[in-house]
Amino acid sequence: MEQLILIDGNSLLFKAFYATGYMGNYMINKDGIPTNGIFGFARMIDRILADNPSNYVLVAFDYGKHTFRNDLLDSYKATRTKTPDELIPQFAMAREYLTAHNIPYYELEGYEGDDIIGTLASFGEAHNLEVAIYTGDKDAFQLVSDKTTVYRTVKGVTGIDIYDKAALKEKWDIEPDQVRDLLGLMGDSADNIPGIKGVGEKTALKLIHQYGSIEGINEHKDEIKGKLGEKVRDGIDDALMSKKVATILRDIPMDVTLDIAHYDGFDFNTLKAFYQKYDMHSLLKGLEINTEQKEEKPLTYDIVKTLPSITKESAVYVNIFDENYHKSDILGFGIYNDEASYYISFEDALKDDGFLSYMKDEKKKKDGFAIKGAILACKWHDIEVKGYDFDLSLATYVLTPGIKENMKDVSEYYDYHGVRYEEEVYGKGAKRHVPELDEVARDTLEKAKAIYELKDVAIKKLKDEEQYHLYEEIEMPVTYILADMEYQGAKVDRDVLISMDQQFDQEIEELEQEIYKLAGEEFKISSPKQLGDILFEKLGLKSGKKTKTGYSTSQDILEKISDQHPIVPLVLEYRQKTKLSSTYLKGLQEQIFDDGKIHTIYKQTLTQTGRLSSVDPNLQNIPVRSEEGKKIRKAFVSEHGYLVSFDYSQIELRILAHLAHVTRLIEAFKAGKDIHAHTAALVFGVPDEEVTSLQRRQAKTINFGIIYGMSEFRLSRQNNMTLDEARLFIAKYFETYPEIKTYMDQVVKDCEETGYVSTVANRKRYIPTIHDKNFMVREQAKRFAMNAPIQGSGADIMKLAMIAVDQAIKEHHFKSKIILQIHDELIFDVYEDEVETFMQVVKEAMESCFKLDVPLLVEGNYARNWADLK
DNA sequence: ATCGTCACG
DNA sequence: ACGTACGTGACGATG
Repeated sequence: MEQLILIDGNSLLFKAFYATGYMGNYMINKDGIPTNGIFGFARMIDRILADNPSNYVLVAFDYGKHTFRNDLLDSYKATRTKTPDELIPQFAMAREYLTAHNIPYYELEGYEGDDIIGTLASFGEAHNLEVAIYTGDKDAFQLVSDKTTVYRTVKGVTGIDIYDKAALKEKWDIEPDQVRDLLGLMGDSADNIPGIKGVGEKTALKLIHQYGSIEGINEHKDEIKGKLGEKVRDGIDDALMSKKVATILRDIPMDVTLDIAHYDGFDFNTLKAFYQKYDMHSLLKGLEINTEQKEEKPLTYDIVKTLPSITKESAVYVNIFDENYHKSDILGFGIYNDEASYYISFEDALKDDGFLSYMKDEKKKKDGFAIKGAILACKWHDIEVKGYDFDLSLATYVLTPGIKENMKDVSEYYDYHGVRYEEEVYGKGAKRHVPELDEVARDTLEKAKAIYELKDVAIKKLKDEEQYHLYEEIEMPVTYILADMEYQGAKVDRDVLISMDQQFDQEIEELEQEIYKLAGEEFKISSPKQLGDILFEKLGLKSGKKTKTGYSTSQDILEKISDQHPIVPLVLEYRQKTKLSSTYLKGLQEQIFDDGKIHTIYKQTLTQTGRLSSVDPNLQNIPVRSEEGKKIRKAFVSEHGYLVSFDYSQIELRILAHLAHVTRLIEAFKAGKDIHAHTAALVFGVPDEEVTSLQRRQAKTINFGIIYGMSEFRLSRQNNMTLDEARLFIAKYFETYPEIKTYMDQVVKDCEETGYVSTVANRKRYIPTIHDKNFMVREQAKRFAMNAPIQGSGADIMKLAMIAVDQAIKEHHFKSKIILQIHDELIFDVYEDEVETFMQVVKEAMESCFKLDVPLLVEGNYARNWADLK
């Protein structure tokens, strides 16, 4: 269906003005003309048109001070503060902008923009158009219908709320027509419409739900009891009149034809001249980038055996076949810029000196996607790569960490459609295969082209969002450091794993037999279903049944019933041993490369918070908590002397203290106190040295819980308290650290307004479900909002630490290397003769890489293997 | 492919 | 009145 876009010019301009000109900081162009309102206005309209290509667009303005509404209500808009002097000239500029953009606008003496929009919306609906109304006022909600949607700007010019019939139903449970009744009852202080005194949104909705309309209320006004009845009877005439004032006219005297809204695009140079005249450089740049992108060229490419000379910065896409780039074949390479487009197969590339020297030439700048994998895949095949200075995958992850890692979804984020999903080209699962040469070449060049086309858009967006620093100064350097760590690898003593494994297999076998004996039959112990049947049916143990599919047999359930039957502790032991055996003893052995090392892959664009994750294998979850599991760490040994570890002490609590300005926490950290014991002392009102170990444990639980947004329920369970005790405990905790409550409330509020939360390095996490209608989903969103700035800032600081340490290692010419990162801990392989200075230098680098209001404390150790660290 | 479970920070 | 802590990855069982 064709779309008719109707925009409330006055409303948008006012919003834009106040959103960008707060506290008197007006943007001024070189002639001293304030341009902040028009800037936001233009940005918004550019955005609307970019998102909704349509041939029918019209901007409506108010005209004249006097309308029929003033006749109905003398005081209409009487309390409005005078339009600021800085805004007045911008009304004319708005019209000038629209003219330069070829966008039609309309105004009519004696009517407001709303009435023009109402009239055109009716016309559009009658002509079977889909109507989209953009405004900042809620009056327009009355125009919503099956064909008409209202897009309301919120939070200045960046956010938009969508209102259709379902949204009105959900928000207020009313029909569009009843919006007038709602406004009539509530009144509107901005327009000085009285409504009924003492009736706000909640009461108004109650009345509407009961009587349908103001007229309906009028008929039944004598039935309404109590104080509300009095208010209604006093105010009903005002309400009836207010409703008329709030009613948007839908048939004002204007010659309506589709022609008056006809829009068929803008002339590049005219619009450019306008932006230049008013010094709107960022809009100009956006215009240039967008127009360039629209003239998308069809993809052509040459399949070559030797690479011709490349003179310009180019996108270089390395087509890696397997997920694991440490072991993968490379199919070929795509090199693309606006005058070159080549595919060269891996076999040809290896023989081509021109290609090889191009790849290792640092001065030949290259743009890529997931360059860590590209560089390492090449390195394993003895192809040296230098000169990558842009990574579309990393850039997009910084902009929106929720993005999937594949290139199709990334390019769709920028509305670029020239890339296909991996499985469309190569198939998935068992059907995965290498298609014919031309198909591989096409896929490779599609991707190279996308990188090339999207680079500038991504960089501009990063700058607009003030995230360029995070991308360029943090994520990019880290990607190179990770590449080194992965290639370096972690040395493993296979014999340790083998001998442990043999012992475990024997113990598991014995446990199995004992369990069968106690159960009276053989069954698959590792099947939760079969185990559940045995424990809870056959043996009749008491269950806290949980899962959808049957009984829960999870650890915490089994621990609760472990004294009910001797089989239960055996099952727990069996679980632990089989877990250690299958995941670590056997699993890790399969991952050892011929060089005797494990080369993990750090995913840098996966988590929602900015942390890394480690796969193939995961070296961030090697056992440590149980003594038995910890022995696995004996297999991780130093290659050149010692393993050294440094970990941040209490980094997340320190970050919380900093972000929330928690005076007493900050003091405690500065004084180097045991933070959990000190918290217990404050909460329980005893001197530090009299805190019992139970009190300390309870304080520790809440200190951690607070970081996750823990509930009273969870705390009571965790600490074996009643719910009331937990409530009291939390209340005392917030009394002790009052700033934490203020901070958490503020974070949630900010998230509700902006849709995201951010970290110390301006990493953002978007949480759209903060407005979800489902209570549970919304509560979860709040916990995300409270946790993400803390966990994410921790991730930021660790990345800065890695950069600082890397720098220090280079400056001191250490031969030692970073091997592993485990969220708040770094592990190094250190040469024997370097250990002493290394320990000092790294500690200093990690503690000084970021300044918080509390000190960062780093604890270091060294040993011959990982188990003996700490 | 999905679930339940359990390893880590 | 709804359910109950944040972020991950890997394994075996099962459909």
